[in-house]
Amino acid sequence: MYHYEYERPALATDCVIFGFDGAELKLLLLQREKAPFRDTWALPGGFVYMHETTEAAAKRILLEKAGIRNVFIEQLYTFSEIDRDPRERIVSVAYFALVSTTQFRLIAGRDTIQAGWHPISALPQLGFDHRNIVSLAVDRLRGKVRYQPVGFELLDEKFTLSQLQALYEAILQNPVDKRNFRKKLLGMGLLKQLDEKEQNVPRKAAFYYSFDKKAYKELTKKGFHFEL
Amino acid sequence: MYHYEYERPALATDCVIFGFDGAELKLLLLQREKAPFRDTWALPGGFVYMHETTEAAAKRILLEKAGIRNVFIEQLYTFSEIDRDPRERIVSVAYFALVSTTQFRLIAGRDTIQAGWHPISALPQLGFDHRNIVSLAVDRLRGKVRYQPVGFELLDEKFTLSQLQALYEAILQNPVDKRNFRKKLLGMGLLKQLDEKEQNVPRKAAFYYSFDKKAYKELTKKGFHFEL
DNA sequence: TCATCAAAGTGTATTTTTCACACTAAAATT
DNA sequence: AATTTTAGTGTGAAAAATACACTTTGATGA
Repeated sequence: MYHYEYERPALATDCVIFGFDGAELKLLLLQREKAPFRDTWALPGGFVYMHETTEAAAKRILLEKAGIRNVFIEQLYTFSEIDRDPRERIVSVAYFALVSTTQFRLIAGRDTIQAGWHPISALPQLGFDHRNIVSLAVDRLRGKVRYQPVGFELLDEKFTLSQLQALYEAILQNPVDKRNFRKKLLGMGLLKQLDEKEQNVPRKAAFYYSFDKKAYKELTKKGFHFEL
Repeated sequence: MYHYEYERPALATDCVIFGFDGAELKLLLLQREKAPFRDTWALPGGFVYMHETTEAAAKRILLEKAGIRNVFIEQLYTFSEIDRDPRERIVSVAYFALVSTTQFRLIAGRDTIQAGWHPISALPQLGFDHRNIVSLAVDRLRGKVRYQPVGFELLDEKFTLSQLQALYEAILQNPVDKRNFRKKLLGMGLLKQLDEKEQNVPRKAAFYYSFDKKAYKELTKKGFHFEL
């Protein structure tokens, strides 16, 4: 019958969690309480149990280690370099998640000194091969955001067009023309204008919008392709 | 110190190998000699050894099971459904490869009855969750081919513009205007026209071209983005 | 050798999309 | 009442995408 090697790599998952605070794209990192890489920042991660899929493991870790649940999550890449973990051979299936920073109060779970948001433009040193993982995740997000309406996952349920524009500018790292941006986005028919405006802002108050998932599904069925 | 579950999933890899015969997009499948799924067609696959990365394992399997070496290969996705293999828990890191069908004489490796190219429009029943894997690979190829010059990997070193066009039509499943296609492709400056034409064809002979990898790298550095 | 067949190769006009650009309106603050 | 700050809005020019048809060439076979 079948033969396989007696020894097996351990299987783990690491999560790249993106957030947006209105100005900058941020990453959720944990400061490690234990060796290896004690005191160093790293991605939330952990082993995949025998009875769960890698995606279930990633979701569990999001919750256990950062108190985050019910967010956009997608598989990123599987990292399998032999020495990526100094303890033993660990293959890691990395996921990335998109979160509204305002939506969760961060918790520091087991074995972590603190949890914190770090701007991707100024990350601390990271343990393991997490710099590589992050770098791939950022590339992927930059690519994805242009042809899939995932940016909304980083904002609150309701948002102004200016917030949305600031988000795209932060991710794509280049300025966007206000009028052209609004024309294109509104033209797609994916945004519902709400009967509600900003409150108590020292300027003209902007209307809130929300992303119309139903309309998106309908349009997609008809062959519509989102593209920024 | 660290604790992990005593039992670990086995780690394997499966390879989706695309080929193109001038008219249709094809998939390399192996007919299994042993249970489970005896006599059924399936993707070439195998376990990942303790001392090799998943990519190295995929390349080894390409060679051992199909006699294919030195081709374009890229990680596709990691499949981890609990029951995807009836024997035991096996997590599989899937890869996809692009091959010129004329370049290799297929071999049937250990435990396989035969190896064969199957048009993606008429695949046989597949074992395990390989139908899912293939389906994701096809989607990925369709997406990728539009914004990365990977199509060339499916053709011989030298090819005619008509062959290239036929390839894109086969992958994208829609007809392309000859003049516009040539205008765009040649305009990119990625194709070198060779001093050589087709021989013994019962019609006007077409020039051969080759993909200019060096030019592509140069252009990419300057911010060029391939897009069909 | 002449006619036939099949695909190679080539340019222009139209439509669509993208891009650049500047002022008035509204809400809070002083 | 004046100031500050961002919201909201349209047009014209440039670039890109699309639609479209005939002549050339090489082998085949009558």
